[in-house]
Amino acid sequence: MSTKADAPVRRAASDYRLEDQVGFLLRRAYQRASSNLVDRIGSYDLTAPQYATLARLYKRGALSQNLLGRLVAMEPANIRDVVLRLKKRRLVATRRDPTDKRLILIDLTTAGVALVEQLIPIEIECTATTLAPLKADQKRILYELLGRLAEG
Amino acid sequence: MSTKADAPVRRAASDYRLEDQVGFLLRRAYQRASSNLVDRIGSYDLTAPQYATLARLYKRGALSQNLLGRLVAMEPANIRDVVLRLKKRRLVATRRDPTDKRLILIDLTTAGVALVEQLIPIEIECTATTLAPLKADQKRILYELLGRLAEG
DNA sequence: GGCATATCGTTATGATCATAACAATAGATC
DNA sequence: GATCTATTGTTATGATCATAACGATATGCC
Repeated sequence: MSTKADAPVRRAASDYRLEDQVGFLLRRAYQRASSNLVDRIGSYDLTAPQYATLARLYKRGALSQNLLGRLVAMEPANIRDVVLRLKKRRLVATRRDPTDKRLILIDLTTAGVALVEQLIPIEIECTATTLAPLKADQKRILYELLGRLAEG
Repeated sequence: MSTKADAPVRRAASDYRLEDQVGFLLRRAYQRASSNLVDRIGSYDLTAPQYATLARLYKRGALSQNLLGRLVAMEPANIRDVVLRLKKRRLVATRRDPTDKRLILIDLTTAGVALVEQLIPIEIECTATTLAPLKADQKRILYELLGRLAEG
C-alpha cells in the first residue's frame, strides 16, 4: 500500500487524467457487466461472447460463420474459435452451403436451443443488475449514447 | 451474404434482443474506442492497456506492481505481463521495495516519461474523436453514467 | 470463356483477459 | 516468540481479441 513518498511531484503537471478517457471508462464498465454475466451463467461454463453467439443464432437461424461473426462483432479468426468450442460441446452444428462452397453454415442444435431458452431470462435479469445504479430514463439515455458511439 | 431462407421463423418468438443487453453495447463501444486509439498510437507499438499503465505511472510516480494493476483495472497475473513487455522495451524499470520484500516497485524510465508526454496529447485527441458523435452535454452525461456503472 | 477483384475461412503470432493454486513475506494476535 | 491470516507476486490454463498472410471460391467485367 505505502507508495513510499521518495519522490514528491516529479512529473510536469498536466490536466490529463486517465479517468477522463472514454476508452478507460468503457473498459471498466464492460468488465463490470461481463463479470455480472459470468457470475450468473458461469455455472453453465459459458462466456459472454459465447452466449452472444448462441443468442444470435437463436434469433436469426442458420448463418454463415462470417456473417455470424459480424453480427456479434467478432473478427473471422475469433468467431472461428468460438464456433469450434460451441461445436465441441454440441451446442452448434455446421454444414457447408450447397450453393456457395465458401460458406460454412452454423446453426443451433436441439441442445443449443434448449440452453439459450434457459439463459435468456438470466441474461435479462443480469442486464437489470448491471443497470441497477441507473434510473429508468438514465438507462434509456445510456443506450442511446452507447449506440451512437458504437456506430461511430 | 445470402442466408438462404431455408427455414423461416423456426424459433419461438421472444422480446429478447441482443442489442438491448448493456454488456454487448459496452463491448462494441469499447472496441470502437480502442480501435480509434490503436489507429493513432499504433505506430508506437503500444496497446491501450499498455498506454494506460504508462499514464498511471506518469501521474503517480513509482507504484507497487499490485497497486498499479488495481489502478488500471488489471488482475495481478495480467499487469505482470504488461510490465514485463514495457520493461523489455526499457519504458519502465523495476526494483524491490527495501522495507517490504514482497513488493516490486515499478517506475517510468526517462524514455518512458518522454514517450508518455508525447502520447498524452494524442490520447486526448483520440478521446475527442471517439466522442465526436455526441454533443457536449451528452458527453458529460455519458461520463456520469459510465462512472456509475463501473463503480457498481 | 477468361481475368481481375472481392469474399470466406484458415493459420500464425502476439497481447489481453479471468481464474485457481501456490510460495514468500508481512501483520496481527496471543 | 509462535501462530494464524492477509497480501504480493508467480505459474498455469483457457478464452478472447486484433492483425497479417494465405488458398479457395464467387462475382464482376470484358
